[in-house]
Amino acid sequence: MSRSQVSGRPRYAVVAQALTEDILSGRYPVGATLPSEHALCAQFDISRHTTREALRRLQALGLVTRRAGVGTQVKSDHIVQRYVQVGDTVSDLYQYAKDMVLNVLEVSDIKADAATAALLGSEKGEAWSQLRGVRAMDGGGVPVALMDAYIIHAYRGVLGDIEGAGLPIWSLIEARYGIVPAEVRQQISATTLGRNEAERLAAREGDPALRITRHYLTQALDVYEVAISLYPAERFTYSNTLRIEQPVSVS
Amino acid sequence: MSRSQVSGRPRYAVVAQALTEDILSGRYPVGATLPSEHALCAQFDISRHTTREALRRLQALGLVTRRAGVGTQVKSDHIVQRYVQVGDTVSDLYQYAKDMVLNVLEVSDIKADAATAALLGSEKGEAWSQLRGVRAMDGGGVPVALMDAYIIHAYRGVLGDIEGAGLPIWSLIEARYGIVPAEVRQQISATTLGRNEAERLAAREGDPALRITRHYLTQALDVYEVAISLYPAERFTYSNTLRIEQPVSVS
DNA sequence: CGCTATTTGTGCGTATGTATC
DNA sequence: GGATACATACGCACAAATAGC
Repeated sequence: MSRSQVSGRPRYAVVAQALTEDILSGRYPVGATLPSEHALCAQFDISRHTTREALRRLQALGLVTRRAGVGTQVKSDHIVQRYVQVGDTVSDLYQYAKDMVLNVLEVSDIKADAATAALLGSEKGEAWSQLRGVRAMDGGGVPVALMDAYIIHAYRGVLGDIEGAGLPIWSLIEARYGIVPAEVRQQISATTLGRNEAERLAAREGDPALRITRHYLTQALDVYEVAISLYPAERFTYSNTLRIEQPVSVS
Repeated sequence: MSRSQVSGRPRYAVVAQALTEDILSGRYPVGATLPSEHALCAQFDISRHTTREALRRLQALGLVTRRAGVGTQVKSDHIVQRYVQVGDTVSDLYQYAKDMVLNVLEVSDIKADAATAALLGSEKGEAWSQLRGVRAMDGGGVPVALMDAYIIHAYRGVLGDIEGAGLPIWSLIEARYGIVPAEVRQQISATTLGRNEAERLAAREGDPALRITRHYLTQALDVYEVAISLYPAERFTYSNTLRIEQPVSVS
């Protein structure tokens, strides 16, 4: 390192910073290919090792993707300040469901009509299985939530695993088919209980309730499970925590 | 690589996998120090480069930390499947608030009594400023939310910036004091509107509503702002998306 | 289709700097 | 100061993936 260490900072950091600025400023727009490692070595007069360390930083920042035979391409022109959800992650949902038991009330096979397809975010006419059930604390007693779940036909095999299982449906699908959700979309809204719902939840008609709809998507962003849960207000609060993810520094 | 490529997998991957299993199985418990790079080179008969690449993977998985002069220490004995919140991050809240205007109804300085301190997650007797307001779409018209905000005394200077600002309070604090939330805790529950609330929201008493409480915390995990918003059900749905963060594979 | 050129990936050797005990 | 461990940096060679002819 005695060779030409001028500034106090590592050379790969200097290079990473320079490239980052070039990307943020638009000199290398999204979609563009950065100079090859070889070219960068020449440009900055550094070894391939150092070049790669610099590019590794850009990769960690989510600015570029790298592929053998293709090159280093700009993926994003801004550094996302990433908030990582640390509470209520999917694994926490798992914890939560462990103390609950799902009692199945009704199962049926359906073909999605227009309204259902819109709800599920799928194609009209697709085959799904529908399940209605009640979640309650393990010991029994007061029901906590009413649940409406839709499972795409290919995974209907889990239906038999559900009754009494203290596990969320997506994890049953994972266990049986090895499918892990790549993305989970969640909508939360307030509503009031209708007569039927109140009855099944041992609550009063008109009571406020939280409706949580979750869409589980595959890597290809196809919806394969939808779960709609209805929680009487006093029995459930949704909470989560966002923590800023310290970005990998280029400097 | 012709030198001794037996399996189809990279050697660093084999080593990373082996070390990962040793950590997960408890052979290297949390807090323990892994063998030095030199020792691992000898143990697996690989070069220092390859060793470092393997350790880099463990680092990326959050399993170990590395420090010069100390060594490689086990930080965690389980791989967290990290879900990154891609929608409704703090920057999205910013977008959302841009189209809204906050009309201040009332401002007062308070000292937290026991109940308030519990709500705010702070010490009893601490000095806060309280603000009540209504959020409405820019053009005016129907109010969207009733808001109750608490700002710690040190940042009360932003109170003057709030009226009519199309910005969330935390961003006003950032602009004036340079404080960025390191963590945001959020609770969502369902409720019904009381008479006063309904009146100020131009809604009907007893209508369902979403109550969102957000605690904004500093790096030191001190609460410096709390915002409680009340949204009539039909005017607002909370939605977010969790995306799995592709973990760096060791295999 | 195979061939070639390009680009990144994997792997080794070596030397020196810096942090820690 | 000395010993140890990781960090930074140079060099080289070959493998694998990709694109284009």
